Amino acid sequence: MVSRKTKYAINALVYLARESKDGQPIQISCIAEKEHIPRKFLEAILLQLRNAGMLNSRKGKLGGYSLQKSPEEINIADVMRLFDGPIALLPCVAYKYYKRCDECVDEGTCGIRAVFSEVRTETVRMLKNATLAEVLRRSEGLKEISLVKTKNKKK
Amino acid sequence: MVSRKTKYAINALVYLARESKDGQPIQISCIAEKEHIPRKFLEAILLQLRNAGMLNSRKGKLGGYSLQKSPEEINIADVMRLFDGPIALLPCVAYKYYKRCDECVDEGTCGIRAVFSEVRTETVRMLKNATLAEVLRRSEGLKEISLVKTKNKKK
DNA sequence: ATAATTCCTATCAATTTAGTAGGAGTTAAA
DNA sequence: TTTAACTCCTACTAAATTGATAGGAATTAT
Repeated sequence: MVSRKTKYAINALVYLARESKDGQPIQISCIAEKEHIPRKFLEAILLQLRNAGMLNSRKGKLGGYSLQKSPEEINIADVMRLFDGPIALLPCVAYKYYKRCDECVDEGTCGIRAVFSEVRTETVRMLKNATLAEVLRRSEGLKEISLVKTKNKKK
Repeated sequence: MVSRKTKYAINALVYLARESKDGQPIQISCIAEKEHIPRKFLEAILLQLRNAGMLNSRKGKLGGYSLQKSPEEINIADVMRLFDGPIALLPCVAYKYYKRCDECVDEGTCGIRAVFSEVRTETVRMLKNATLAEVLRRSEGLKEISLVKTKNKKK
């Protein structure tokens, strides 16, 4: 499972991608309220996203956060890695956090490893494609579908 | 990441599938030694696998564990669910452990959910296909490849 | 009987998670 | 130039989870 931190981070980023088209900074407390995230907790999360180069911040009155990169350039894989570490389910198939399995006898002929390697490759591919822009597109698509459904019900 | 418990469980099951063709029980201490798993810890793991219907046990002298189902019928997805719970990365896309996201406004139009739903579907598909028999087949395949490689090196 | 095994309950230390608290530093505007 | 509204930063904490260990009861082949 993804941690709450990661989930909050993704929600905050999607919120920023949707609400701040002009690049105007949006305040922590605003995001916290709209996305139901504890304010102080979100504070730390946004700071980390800024330090990772995904967000810009402006201090002082009228300060806040805005996207540093375009919504096409920010993807869920990177956010997950930032907060939860490796996406791989075994250390020995991780890409950016590789570590040998302590108890493993021969990594090269490990059938379990082969399975988890495939899972990792596919998962990373999907999560890399899941940019903020893509998430918004999907959300729009789903809204249309639900609109059609309610229309049909009224008939 | 998968827990150590799950990793140990998979290794123990693969060991049993490979070494106990005749269905003769194999002792905890034997598996523990060969697979580098703390004995007492493995004890609890095997018990849980038995209670889940994957293993048979025989008590007393010459007792031990054997597979209850065929290696084609035991898959990694089920083992992971047994020890680590849901395979899904978000509670709201879990199949056997579904739970609404506390902070979610509208599940039906959530773009994030759509992404993680796809990831879950693909992951479960791969892990369901990863039966003990399949893991052994892959392992054999890898052994052949590494044999060819060493042959070529010698030339 | 006894030796070797599984079965079962309880306990524990370390780590991770999901926050909270308090205040220093910065900036726009009155 | 004061002040209100922000971000930035460090430290702390309670609860849950993980990865075990300890000790002995129950069972079975010899």
